[in-house]
Amino acid sequence: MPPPELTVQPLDSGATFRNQVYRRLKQAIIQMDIYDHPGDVRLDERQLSGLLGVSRTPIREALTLLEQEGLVRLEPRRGIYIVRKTKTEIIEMIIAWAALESMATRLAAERATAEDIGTLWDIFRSFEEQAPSDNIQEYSDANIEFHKAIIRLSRARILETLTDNLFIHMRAIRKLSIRQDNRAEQSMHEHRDIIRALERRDGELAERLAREHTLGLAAHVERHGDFLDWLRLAEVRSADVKAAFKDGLPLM
Amino acid sequence: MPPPELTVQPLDSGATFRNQVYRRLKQAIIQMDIYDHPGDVRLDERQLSGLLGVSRTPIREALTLLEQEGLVRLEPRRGIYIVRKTKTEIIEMIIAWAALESMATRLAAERATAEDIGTLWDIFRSFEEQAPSDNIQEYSDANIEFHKAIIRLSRARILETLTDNLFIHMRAIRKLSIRQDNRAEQSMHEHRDIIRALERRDGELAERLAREHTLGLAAHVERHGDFLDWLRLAEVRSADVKAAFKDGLPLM
DNA sequence: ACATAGCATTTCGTATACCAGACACGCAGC
DNA sequence: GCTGCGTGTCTGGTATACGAAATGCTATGT
Repeated sequence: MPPPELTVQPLDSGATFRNQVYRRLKQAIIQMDIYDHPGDVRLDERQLSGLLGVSRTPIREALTLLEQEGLVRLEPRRGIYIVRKTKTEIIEMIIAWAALESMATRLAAERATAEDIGTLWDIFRSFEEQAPSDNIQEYSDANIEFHKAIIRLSRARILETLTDNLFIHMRAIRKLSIRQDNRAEQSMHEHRDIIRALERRDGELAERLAREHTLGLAAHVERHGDFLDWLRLAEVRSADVKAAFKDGLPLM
Repeated sequence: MPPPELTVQPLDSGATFRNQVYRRLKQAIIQMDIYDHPGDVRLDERQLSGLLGVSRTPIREALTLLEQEGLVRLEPRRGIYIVRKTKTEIIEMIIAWAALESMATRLAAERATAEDIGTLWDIFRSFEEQAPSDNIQEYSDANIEFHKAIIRLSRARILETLTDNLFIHMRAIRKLSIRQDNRAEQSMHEHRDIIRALERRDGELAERLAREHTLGLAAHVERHGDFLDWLRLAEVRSADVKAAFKDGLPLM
């Protein structure tokens, strides 16, 4: 009989102020949905310092991290601004995502257990129940969750890390509702086909389907994502943007 | 006659101490070839502070960046260590690289001009002249340069950024010489085929070739990259490692 | 009224001082 | 000889103070 394994927690490590601030700010930035409001959003170190109850030092280090992730932009002696990605950047990110996820899907076809693949069906069903028209937020989250699940099955940490960073910025197109031309339904069918290919262990096919699925989104944004660049113009009045949205702008 | 354009430099922006330190340290870490020496390499904030002539603050911020890039590891109240990637991590990185580059190659087939593709031949030729056995360093650099060139042709900045970060860590396997089983020659043939596919604008084929080429490297490391994990054990004496290298260890 | 020079303010960048955890060493007790 | 405890030192984490650049305001002169 082997001796009982003693596994202990790493204790805290990582609970430093810097990391706490980093997580908080990241979450806050993601939640605040900058893409709903035109005009630049500016952060103030001192204000944050008072707000979070820590000195500027850990805050600056956290902001340094967020800058590298592309969430904020530090302009010396000018201010710290939350970054808004351009349409082109978003499309490039989706393309990179497509590359990484299709590779992950190929790996998943080799490595995932049958049980693992079963969990995809669970996610798929819960996804199916969502009415995409209302609750875009939850629909989008569930969608991302599905993709994350597949990538997890690849058992390649790097792919997870890299795509996670990309997914963060996908909040920009969350509003690209599926209403338009049955994108929701088609998307669902494609998800289903991918799972089936995985079940058949057809890595080649699964990879191709995953790539085409995500590249499809890229093309969709290419066609209907112009609003992303409008928002960059601070001159645009909020009302104008809202009107444009009401016109039934697409999305994901 | 149009008025003379007045274009001024952004002046300094980015010349902050933090960024300078960041670049210096990054360069230093990459150059020092940690994979040649077993045992952990530790950095000392105060020492660096004296060495570079700036205070600890910008140094810490630079180190924060390097940590996120995976070059160093900050252990609270323990020390700062240069990170050595494990064999598994290296392989995962190569896989991610394969994913991104194959996608880039597909894009290049659509977007690159004939002239652009011509430059690939230039790189290819200068690469061909290198004797891989001696001068592993330069051979490896030229190899990376070729891949970077292709990715550049995709005109997708994100792909460049992401792969650049991955390439940094490829220095770990630089020593995996090509001597073994004609890898150098085969690699060259594959490069040539990729360029030809690009010339024919066969994106599908170019993508596949690029992927298989790089995944081939991953498989190669899988077979011959065990030394990467040996190095992590500080107990291993340097002499032992060097002996192992002399045995004709593979690489890239 | 308007342009401008000077000053005050704001904001980030950097330096410095202090804090607390982790380790190493040495001594005491068994 | 081993174990446990305590102290001193080293190290990174945090707070605070200072500095310089950019901006905005105001007063002044025309």
